[in-house]
Formats: sequence, C-alpha cells, structure tokens
Amino acid sequence: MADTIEEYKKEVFEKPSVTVDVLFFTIKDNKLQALLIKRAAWPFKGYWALPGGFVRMEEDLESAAAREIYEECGVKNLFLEQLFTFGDPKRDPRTRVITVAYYALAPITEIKKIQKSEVKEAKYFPVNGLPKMAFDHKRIINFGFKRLKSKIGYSNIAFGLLPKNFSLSEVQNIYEVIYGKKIDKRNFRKWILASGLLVSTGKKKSGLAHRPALIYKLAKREVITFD
Amino acid sequence: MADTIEEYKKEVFEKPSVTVDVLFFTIKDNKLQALLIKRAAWPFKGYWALPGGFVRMEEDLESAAAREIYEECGVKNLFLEQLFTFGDPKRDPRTRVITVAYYALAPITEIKKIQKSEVKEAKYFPVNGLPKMAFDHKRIINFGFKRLKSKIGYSNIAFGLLPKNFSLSEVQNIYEVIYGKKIDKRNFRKWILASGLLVSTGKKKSGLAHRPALIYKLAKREVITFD
DNA sequence: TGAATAGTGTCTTTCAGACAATATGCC
DNA sequence: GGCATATTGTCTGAAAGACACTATTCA
Repeated sequence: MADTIEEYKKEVFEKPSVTVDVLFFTIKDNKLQALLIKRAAWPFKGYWALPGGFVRMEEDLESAAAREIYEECGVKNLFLEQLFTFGDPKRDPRTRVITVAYYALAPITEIKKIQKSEVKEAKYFPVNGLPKMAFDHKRIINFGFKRLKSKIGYSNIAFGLLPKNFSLSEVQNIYEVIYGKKIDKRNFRKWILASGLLVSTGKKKSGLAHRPALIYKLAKREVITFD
Repeated sequence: MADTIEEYKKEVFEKPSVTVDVLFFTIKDNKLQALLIKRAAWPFKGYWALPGGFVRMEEDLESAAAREIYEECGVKNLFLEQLFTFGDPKRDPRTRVITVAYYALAPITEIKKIQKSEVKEAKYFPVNGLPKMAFDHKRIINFGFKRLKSKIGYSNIAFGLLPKNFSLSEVQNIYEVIYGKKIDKRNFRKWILASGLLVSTGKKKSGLAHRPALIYKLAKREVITFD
C-alpha cells in the first residue's frame, strides 16, 4: 500500500512487469520431464524457457497460469499450484520483471499434441538433462522439482501424473521415477493403501501376457495432505 | 515473456502494482501475536492491515520485506521467508495490486519500541483475536499461521521467536503457544535434543526462586529442515 | 520447609524397512 | 509349461506417546 504521496506518485510512473511462468511436469519415456519453449528473440534467443506470459489486468494469477498451459498443450483441469515468486531485479535484462512461478502436473495421455506455431518450438526435457536455459528458469525448475519430490511424500499430488484409473504398479512407478530409486513393492503398497487415498474399482486390466492388475482410483480428487 | 507484439504493447501501458506485505509474528503476553497497522485513509480507513508497501524498481522482494519490517519496528536479521503471492484482481478496490506476502519472526525483546508517527498507529494482535482487517489480510494471516504451525514441526524456525540463549522450557512454551496445547515435558525434551539443533552453553539461569535451568543455544543459525 | 520450576526413564504402540514365495493370465 | 507381472506377511528396529517422581534454588 502506498504510505506516502511520494511513494504513490513514483509508483504510478514506474511499475515492475508481472508474469507467470509454468513448470509443467509429465512422465514421458519413464522419466520426469518438463515442457520448455525455445526462445525466438532477444534476450536468450535460442535458449529454452518455461512457458509463461504477462498477467492480464483482470485475470487471477492461477487463471493466468492455467491459460498459459491450456494455450501450450490443451490441458484443462490439471493439478496446478503456486510455487514461488522470483523477483531479482536483474533476472530479466530488459526491465524489471517479477514472475510468479506455478507448477503443474498431468499425465502424458491427456496432453494434446503440442501445436507447432511458426514462432514457437516446444519440447519436453528430462529434469535431469536440461538444455541451456533462459533467465533464472533453471533455478525455478530445480526449486519445483524439489517441491514435487517432497510433496508426493505427504499428499496425493503424485496422482496428477496418472490417468483416473491406474494399477498400484503404475503408482509405484511414478514414485520411483521422481525419487530416482527403486522402492520395495510390499512396503510401498502397505503405505499407499494405508493412506486411504485410494479405492479399488473392482476392475482388472487384462489383455496382457501376465496376471492382470486390480485397478484403483482416487477416493477424493482434491489435493489432500497428510502426516 | 511477451509472446506477441500485441501483448507487449498492452503490457507497456498497463501493469499491475506490486507490493510486499509482511506478517510479523512475535510472542507477547504468552500469545502468538501479529503486528498490524491501522489504516488512515481510504480504502478500509480505520481497518487494520499488515505492514507493507510498494516494491521499488531496483529492490529485491525479500529486501523490500526486510525494509518494511525495519522501518516499522527496527528489527534486522530476523527470520524472514516468502509465504505466498496473492493476486486476486479485486483484492484492492483502487487498482490491480499483486502482493507478495512474507512472514517474519522475532523475539519481543529484540523489537524496538514501535515508532508512533503521526500517520500510523501500530499494534500487536493475537492471531486468535484479530480486529476488522483490510483487504485480504485476514486470509494472509491465516495462511501464514498455518504455515508456521506446520513448519515448526520439521525445522528450526521456532527459534526465530527466541533470543540467542534460552532454556528448554522456553522452547517448549513456544511450541505450546503455537500449537495451542500442552506437550509432555519429557517427550518434548527427548525430541528437541535428538534433533541436534541445540547445544548447551553450560550456563544456568539463576536468581529465580526455583531450580535454575540450563541454557542452550542453536547449533547453527541458518534455517534447517529435517525429517 | 514450602513454593516453584528443572530435570529425568520405562513401557507400549506405531510405523518404516528388510526380505521371498505364490498367483494369474497369456502365449 | 514358460514368461511376465500381480499379490501377499513377518520380523526387526526406531521413533512417538503415555506416564510420575526427584532435584535445586530462593524466600
């Protein structure tokens, strides 16, 4: 809030720009990958950046983030959560830009094919094999990856990376990919079933050359944290 | 980032304002209290608000938050962490204002007397007895209180509310005040000592009409999370 | 010696982690 | 029957939680 006339006047003439950037995760080729856009212009021309854009004057921050992802890969109703706001005065060489970073999760099966426009090149990169990145976006990805890794341990957000119906092995695989290590199957099943997040659908996934798996779904779709 | 000429042009002419607001907690009268400022002008004249102000063009967000607290109560080197960014287009009736909220902790003993300027009235309020609040500041306080309550359980941030030297009973009291319930003394001491956060100074706090307490201090001053 | 707070140990329960054999479906 | 994945239980160690008495200082 402007506390003095001087501050208020200054503020009227000079404001930072505000953007949202979205760190969109999905599991692809059994790796955790993030969607990146190749920059076509200065600054950081040819470098890769998170999808993002200016916040419109009548638009909520989360709506802006949702819009960016929808424009980029046609996904609606995905898991979306605010990550952190990055505001280093030097983070954008053009002018003062404060960015509110979000992270989002969706299963690869829900993603429409990336629309190749003339200006944009978009691609998924494994979080452990990122290309040259623009601005402070590598830092944002590291920050978001850390948050994801931690939060799947005490919430149901990992299911944002899965379709509505899934087998326990598929769930375990998500955790193994994100943690980057194998988990004991019996202990994992004990833990995930004890959380009460899941209910069995009673159905089985048959047609494969092995014992069919029971199919589960989330008991409640909203984000739940526990512990 | 501006992806089209149209967006860029629009952006040049119309930007949201960006403020920081600081939720400053301290323990006073054995209650968790937050510093609030009485608003002297429209909008919400006479309502109470978090200390805050515009982010200056060459200033980092965290520096802006630190500056606000320093101006308000003369505390430097306090615990300060970003909380959340609130950006509802309607949250400020004057214009679009996006606020990056921080929360801060300091022991009451470190706080210089609140400077009564002509324009400002400042006061501490218990988080469970807040007055009529301006903007969405009640929501910010609830959000921050929740974060604090949760984070003292897996980090050393509670010590931000204590002076450098303290007894275990004083630590326990902080936790009891924030959790709003009594904790078993033996279990608490086992837990806090096992965390490895504390080292004994070997000194005792004497002069009181009861057995003197051993004085401890933090092993490391930086923020540490565990579990 | 009475008032006030500091300091201390055991038992039980719960949860995390190590660990391997059987079941089912398809070819 | 062979292959591939699904499903299942026990034991052990660590940590959390319930619970009550003794120690020290000062007035």
